[in-house]
Amino acid sequence: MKEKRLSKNLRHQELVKRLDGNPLLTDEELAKGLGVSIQTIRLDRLTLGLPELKERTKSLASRVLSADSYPASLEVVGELLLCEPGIGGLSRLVAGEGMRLTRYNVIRGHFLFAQANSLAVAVADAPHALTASAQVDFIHPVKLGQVLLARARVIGKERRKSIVEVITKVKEQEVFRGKFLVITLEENQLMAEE
Amino acid sequence: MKEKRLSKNLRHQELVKRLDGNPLLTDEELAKGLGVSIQTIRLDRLTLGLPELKERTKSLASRVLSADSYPASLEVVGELLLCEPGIGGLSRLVAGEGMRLTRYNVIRGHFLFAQANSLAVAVADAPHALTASAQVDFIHPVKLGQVLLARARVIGKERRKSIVEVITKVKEQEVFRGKFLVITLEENQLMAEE
DNA sequence: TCCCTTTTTATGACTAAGTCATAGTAGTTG
DNA sequence: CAACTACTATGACTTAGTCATAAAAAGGGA
Repeated sequence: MKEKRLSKNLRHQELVKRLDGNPLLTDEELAKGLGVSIQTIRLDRLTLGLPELKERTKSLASRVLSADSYPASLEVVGELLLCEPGIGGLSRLVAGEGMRLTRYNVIRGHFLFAQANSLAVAVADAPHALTASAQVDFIHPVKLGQVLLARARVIGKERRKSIVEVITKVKEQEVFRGKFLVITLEENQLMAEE
Repeated sequence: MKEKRLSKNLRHQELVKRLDGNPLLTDEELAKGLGVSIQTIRLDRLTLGLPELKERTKSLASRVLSADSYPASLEVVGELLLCEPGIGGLSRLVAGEGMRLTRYNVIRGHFLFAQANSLAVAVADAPHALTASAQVDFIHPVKLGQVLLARARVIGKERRKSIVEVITKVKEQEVFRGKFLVITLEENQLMAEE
C-alpha cells in the first residue's frame, strides 16, 4: 500500500502542477498524460477540490474582466526596450487603468518601483539576480495614460553586487529616481534552505 | 419588411454590444434580455459569426495565460488585516504563482515593496497620501506559497509628512524592512497640473 | 382578403465535458 | 482468505451548445 499511496500522492502533485501550468486541460487530456483513466482523474479532482474545466476557464476569464476595475492589478512591469547587461537598459511602461489610486488619476508608487526594480534586475550582468536593498524617491506624481521611460545605469560593481541607478521620466520630467543594490546568485543558493 | 429588418439589425447591434460588455453571457440570458427565443439568438450568432460561450470564455482565459508568462503579473498587494491610521497596521499577502522569478520559486522584490508601500500609504493618517521616498532592504528571499505578514508603524510625523516603518516576516523570519516617507495631499494638489 | 416572403420559434437528434452514484476489478497485506 | 485501498467501468443526468428540419407569425403587396 505504501508505493500505491505514494504513487497516488505523486499523481496528485503532478496533477496540481499540470493544472497550474495549464488550467485549460480537460480530464481526458490529463488522464492520457498521467496514464490513468478519466474516472481516476475525476476522483482526484474531487478529493483535491479542483474545479472542472468550465470553472477554471471562467475564473481565468473573469479575472480579465475585473482586472481593470479593481484597485491594484498590475499587468506588466514594463517593456524592456534595451538591455545591455552590466551597463544599462531602458524600459517603457504605460500607466494604465488599475495602477491608479482609487478615484484619482495618480499612479501608485509601487508600479514605478516595480518597473525600476525589474529593469535593475535585468541589467545586472548575471543569469539570476535579486534586489537586496533600494533607496527610491518619488519625485513627481504620475497620471493615468502617461508613458514612463525608465533608464538604468550600472554605476558600481564588485563580485556579487551591482549598484544600479534608475531614473524614470515622463517626457522630460523626472518622476522617479532610485538606487538598487542587486546581488547575483548561484542556482544552489536559490534552491538552498527550503 | 423595412422595420422588421431594422429591428433585426438593431437586435444584432444590441447583441454585439452586450457580448462586448460581458462575453460570459449564455444564449439563454441573451434571449431573455432581448425578448426573443433562444433559437433566434443562435441564428443571430450564426449569421454574425459570434462564437459560443465556451469559445468566448476560453479566449479570454488564454489572454490571461499569455499575460502571465510575460514579465510579471501582480494580483494583489495584500489584504489589510488591521489599520490604525496614524499609528500602524498589518497586512497579509500570500506569495502566489506569477509573482515569482521565472523558473525559480523566489518572489520578485517589488511584490514585497508593493505590499509594504500599500500598507504604508494606508496607515498614513490622511484621506489621500502618496509615497515620496523609501529606503528598503530585502533581507531574505521569499518562496512561492509563503505567507507574508507586514507590520507597519508610524514612527514620525510632521505636518504633511509621515515616516512609516514596515517590517515583513514569513513566520518569524524577517524578510523585508523598509522606511517610507509618505506625504499627504489635498484634493486640489492631486488634481492640479494636468 | 389571400398569397408570399421573411422572420421567428419549435422540435428532435447529437456533442463535449462534465456531475453523481453504484458496481466491479486488481493488488497488497495482515 | 478476507479486507482494504486504489482504480476502472457503467449508466443516468446536466449544461450549453451544434445542425437540420418543420411549423407558426408577421409583414408586405395586388
